[in-house]
Amino acid sequence: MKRIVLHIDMNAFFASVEQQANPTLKGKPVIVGTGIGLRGVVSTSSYEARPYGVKSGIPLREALKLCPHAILVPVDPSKYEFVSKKIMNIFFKYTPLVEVFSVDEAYLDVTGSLRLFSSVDNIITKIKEDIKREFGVTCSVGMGPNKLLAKLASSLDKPDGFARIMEEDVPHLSAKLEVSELCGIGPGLTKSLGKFNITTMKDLAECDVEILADRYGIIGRKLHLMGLGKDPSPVLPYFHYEDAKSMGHSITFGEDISDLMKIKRILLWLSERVGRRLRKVKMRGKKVTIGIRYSDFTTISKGRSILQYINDGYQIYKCGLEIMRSFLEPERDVRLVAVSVSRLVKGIYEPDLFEDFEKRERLLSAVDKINDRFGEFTVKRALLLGKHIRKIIFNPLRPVK
DNA sequence: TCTGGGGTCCTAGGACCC
DNA sequence: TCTGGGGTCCTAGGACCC
Repeated sequence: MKRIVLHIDMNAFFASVEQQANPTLKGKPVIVGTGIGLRGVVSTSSYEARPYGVKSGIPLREALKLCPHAILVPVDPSKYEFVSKKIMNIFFKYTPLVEVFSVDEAYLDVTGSLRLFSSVDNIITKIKEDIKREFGVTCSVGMGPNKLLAKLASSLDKPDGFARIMEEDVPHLSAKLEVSELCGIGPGLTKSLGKFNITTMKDLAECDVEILADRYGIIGRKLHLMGLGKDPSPVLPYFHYEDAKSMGHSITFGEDISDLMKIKRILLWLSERVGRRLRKVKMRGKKVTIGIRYSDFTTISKGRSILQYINDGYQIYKCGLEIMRSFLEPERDVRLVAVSVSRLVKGIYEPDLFEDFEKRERLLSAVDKINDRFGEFTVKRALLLGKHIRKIIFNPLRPVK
C-alpha cells in the first residue's frame, strides 16, 4: 500500500498566536521580533505585513523601514509552545503517526486512517476546521507519498491552502522546481550545485548519482533521490523521539562589548540558564562548548570534554571560563556569547566524584524550587546581582526576566 | 543599518591504540 | 631509517532546519 503523508504548516504561527492573545493586533501588520532592541531579526510577520516585503530573517530595522506602521512584538516561545502542543494533540485524533517537526510543523502518516475517516480530503478539512475554530490559526497542508513531497506541496498554497504532489506529478513538476525549494538544500548547496549547472529538481535527477556522491558524499546520494522526488525516511512518532543531544543558550548584545567582567557575568548567566534546563529534564552533560562572535561576525567555538557529567550552572560556568580564556582575544569587541553542554545523558549520578556532591545537589534542588515558584533568577549568584546583567540584556521589546 | 536563537548532522584531520 | 592499516575518539567548522 502506498503511503500517504501530510505536512501541516501553521501560517505565520507566532504572529497569529500573538493576534489571538491580543485582539487589538488582529488585521494589523504584526512583526514578531527576536534579539535585543532593533539589533534583531524578524522571526515571523503577519500576512498584513508581508506585502511590504517583510519576511522572516531580515533585520528588524529593515523590516520597520519597509513597513513603518507595523506593530513590533517580542517573541514569547513558551506561549507558542503551549498552543503548539494543543494543536499537535488534534493531529493525534487522526493518526498516531505524528512527527513533530518544529513548533509549527508536523508530518502525519495517514495511510492507516483512510478507512476510518473515509478520505484524505475529509481528514484535511476536519483538521483545518479544528485548528481554526479552537486557536484561530490557519494552516497549509501538503500531501504526498513521502515527507519530501508533502513538505514541498504544503509550500505551494499559502496561506490556508492545500496541495498534493504525487509520484506521477514529479516528472513534469521537477523541471519547474528550483533545488532550493527542497527541504535540505540551503543557500550553500544551491550555490555549489549551481556551479555544475544544476538548478532544478530535474537537473538533480538527471545528474549521475556517482558524480553527486563523489562531490558531496552521503549527501550526494540523498540529493539524487530528492531530485527524483523520493524520500524513504519514515514519519517518526513521538515514542521514537530521542533525548536531546545538546542544550545551550546564546545572546547577541545590544552593542558590542569588550569588558571582560561583563562578558564573564553574561557567561555565568547563560551557564545558569543551561544548568537549570538540564536539571528540569534530569540530564547532565560532559562537554562544554563556548562560542564567541566578534564584531566583524567571525565566530569561534571551542569545546572541552570533562570527566564528570554536570548540570550545575556554576560548574558549567567555571569550565566555560577556562575554555574562553584559552582563546578570547581581549582587545576585540564581542558581539555574541554562547554556552552549550553536550554529550548528554539522562539521570547519571556520580556522588563519589565530588566531596560535596550531596550538599550541592540539595542546594541546587532548593534553589530550583524557589525559582520554580517565584520566577527565574529569584535566587541567584552574587555576580548576577545588581543592574549589570539587566543593563546588557535589556530589551525594550521584552520585559527582563 | 547589516545579519537572532534554538537545535541536528556531516566532515576532515589529528591523537591514540593495536 | 623507515615505516602499514584498521579502528576509535575527539574537535572545529560549516551545512542545514525552524
